[in-house]
Amino acid sequence: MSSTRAGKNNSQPTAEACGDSRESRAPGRKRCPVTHQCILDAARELLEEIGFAAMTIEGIAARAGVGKATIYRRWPSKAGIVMDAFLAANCPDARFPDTGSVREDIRRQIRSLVKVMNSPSGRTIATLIGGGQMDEELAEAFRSRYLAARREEAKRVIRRGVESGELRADADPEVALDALYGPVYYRLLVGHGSLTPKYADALVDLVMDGLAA
Amino acid sequence: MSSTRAGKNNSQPTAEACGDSRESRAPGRKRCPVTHQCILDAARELLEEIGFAAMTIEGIAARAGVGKATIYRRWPSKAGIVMDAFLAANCPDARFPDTGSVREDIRRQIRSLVKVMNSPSGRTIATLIGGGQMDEELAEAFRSRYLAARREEAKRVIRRGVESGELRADADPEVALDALYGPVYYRLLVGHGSLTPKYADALVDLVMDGLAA
Amino acid sequence: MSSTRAGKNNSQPTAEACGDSRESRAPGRKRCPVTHQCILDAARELLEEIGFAAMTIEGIAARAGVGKATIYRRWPSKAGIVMDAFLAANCPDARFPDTGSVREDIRRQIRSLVKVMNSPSGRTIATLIGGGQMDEELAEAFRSRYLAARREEAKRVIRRGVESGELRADADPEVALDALYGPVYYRLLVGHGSLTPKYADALVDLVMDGLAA
Amino acid sequence: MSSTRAGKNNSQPTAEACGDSRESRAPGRKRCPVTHQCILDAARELLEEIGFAAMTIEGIAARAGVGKATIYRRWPSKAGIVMDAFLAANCPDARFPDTGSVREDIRRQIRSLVKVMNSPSGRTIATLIGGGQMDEELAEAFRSRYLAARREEAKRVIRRGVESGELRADADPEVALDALYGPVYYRLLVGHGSLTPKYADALVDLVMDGLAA
DNA sequence: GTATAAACGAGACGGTACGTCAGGTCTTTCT
DNA sequence: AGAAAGACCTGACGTACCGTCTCGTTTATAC
Repeated sequence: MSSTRAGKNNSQPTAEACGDSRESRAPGRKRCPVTHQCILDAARELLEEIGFAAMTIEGIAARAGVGKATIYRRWPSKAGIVMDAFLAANCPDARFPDTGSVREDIRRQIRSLVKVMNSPSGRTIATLIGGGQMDEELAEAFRSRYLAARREEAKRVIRRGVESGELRADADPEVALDALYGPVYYRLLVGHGSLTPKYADALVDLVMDGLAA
Repeated sequence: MSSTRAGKNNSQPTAEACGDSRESRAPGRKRCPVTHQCILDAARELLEEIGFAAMTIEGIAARAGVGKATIYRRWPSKAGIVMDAFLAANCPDARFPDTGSVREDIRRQIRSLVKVMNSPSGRTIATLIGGGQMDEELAEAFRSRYLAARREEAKRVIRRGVESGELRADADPEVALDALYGPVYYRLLVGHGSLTPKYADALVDLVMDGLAA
Repeated sequence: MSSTRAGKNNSQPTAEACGDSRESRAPGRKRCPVTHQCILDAARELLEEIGFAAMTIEGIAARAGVGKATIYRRWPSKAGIVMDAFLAANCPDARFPDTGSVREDIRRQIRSLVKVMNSPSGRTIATLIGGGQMDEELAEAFRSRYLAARREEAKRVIRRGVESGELRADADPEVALDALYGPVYYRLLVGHGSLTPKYADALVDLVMDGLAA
Repeated sequence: MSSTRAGKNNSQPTAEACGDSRESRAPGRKRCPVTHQCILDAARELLEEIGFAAMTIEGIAARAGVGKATIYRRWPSKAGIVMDAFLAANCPDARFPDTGSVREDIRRQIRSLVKVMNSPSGRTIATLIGGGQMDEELAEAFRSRYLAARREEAKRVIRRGVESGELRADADPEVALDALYGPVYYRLLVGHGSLTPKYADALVDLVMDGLAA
């Protein structure tokens, strides 16, 4: 439990710069960034340990050593906290390789995705999508704050393949992406089969054959 | 609200045959099948109206006009009730056409699936898979009681295509199925794009091109 | 802490008669009288220990080993519980002596009242009247369930004195009672002077002189 | 609502005299007397509107347009504020008449007291005494800052009656005062009867008969 | 028939968590 | 240094459900 705090919050952030434009600024105590991080840490830990549904605000507050009201002041819903916690821990990622062969780039990307899906992060993603079924706010946050950038990056790769003539000219990138990613998420969420590198390869071969010029 | 009951349960099950082997049989009142149906109806309605997570056993009991204990006596968990309710309403389905062309059979099937996914049943399926992320029991029930038969049927079609030479001999039916169904479930669950007949066609064309001999 | 309970409530009240008229009876489990008593005991203890204002429903529930909802199901307010608790512990009381002399009867009664007011019961009464300033429900309960019977009894004594000629014929019993009891409650509540037997005697002498024929 | 302030406290005390001797003086901003009055006004209004128990420091601060800390800096407890607020509004009072007849002086005084008790001030007094049951500080403040002077004045009248021979020589002023005031406070606090001029007269007659020489 | 036994609607029960509110303290910025 | 604003931890509020447990009644065999 890395984020347990002693009790009293004597953090005193020691004058973090806050390069503020010289326009008054509202009075009042600032929100403590240490507290913020403690809450996110607690949320992430609980998400991995017991899952989205079993988490409680009370539990997050207790583990973070924080009052419930402090959480409610900062986030409107459990989904919000969890999304922030997930993103804070999973941002640095998504870089596509560029080997010259689009098929090879994508194979490596899907293999890497499969590996992530088998890690705790994968369970978290599944939990977030699951939670999104009853919480449109969470679903939207997941799409716009996690998925969008990754899809954009992947679409660029598909377009690169089309331009280089490696992929057929009439390929629809949206459909192509779904054909590649959809099956991985499908197995992640439904659990009817395992996510192995072999599966990644077979999937990529099948879809890329369909996409090839 | 079709299942609302007057209050008192005056069902008197009218001697349902139950062709049982003539070996003693325990005494005591039998479980009323009308009650059973009322609970399933109430559960299905609530599932569509407010979703799996927001449902409560208490709410189901109230709407069904039934005591909570009656529900706990019959099902061990919310997941169980909901799965039974879903299956009772969605069994008659899954028949594949047989047009002579496997690609055409599959196109029709995926189009039909897309249509289902856009109906309330689609939301229910999404809700069930979503609930399955925090309830392995529900996930397992969904796989074995809903999905398995459908995948088996679809696999038969793929194999038929392989045998007829329409599809390449080394095609892995499991991967093929995921490539076809995965993207549809992906869009259903993540909601980043709409499920249209056009999408179904583009998807089937892409995957079947990859599968073609 | 006399009322602490082991945990599970296995009381089973053993079929108390309930000589009920034969008119249906509401369904459902009956409210456990043991639980009832535990709550009252806890409330009375807390009232004496920390006072009405500092008491919390949560605290009562915890000490009684009872869920909060159980309390809210039975009483609408803290005042109600406390009043019931007070009455359950303080009912057997109020008997006036009958020495032949009304003045002597009253002296003994006021002396006895003064003694009560110096005991924990006195503090409880003060707390109840104090609480009644912000809770009309509590005030009304105190008047009708505690005070009324005592005043009625005392009024009877005054009337007896009038009839016997010991007291003047035009004495208003209500005013007489207030003149006797008011000062005692005044000191109890305001605390500007002590409540001693000597004070009781002086008070009774003064008022009875005013009342004498 | 006379004391509501726009929000920002732009009072700028306009050089209140503060005839201070020019001897050093502590540094820093002076406590704004306007702020002080705003808080007392807010407290008094709330006391009359919702009573002592329902009042909150937060509510007083909000209505006064003042920070909570400003209140905590000046008063140690809710009781303190309320007492100050009450006294600020109710000081000018207590003058006894002098008609030559002590009985008549007292009758007028009790009649006047009864009238006050029927006004909002009466409810406030009841509230203060009620609050004093759980807050000895408040009780003590009420006795020393409100009651003491009034009792002193009344005692003087009693003594005057003794000296003039109108009252019996062995009358104990403390008991006499309680016999006169006690019943009024009793009805005020318990509410079992109304406080009318007629009641005042009957009470004074009864007690003064007991006190008469 | 008459036990015996289970199912049933109702609802009490000890709990846990909800989201809100106020308490009293502390920090920040402005005056 | 005082004041307004507001973050912060604490803890109680009253409500909603949880899953279990009586209640008294209604059906069913089994003796």
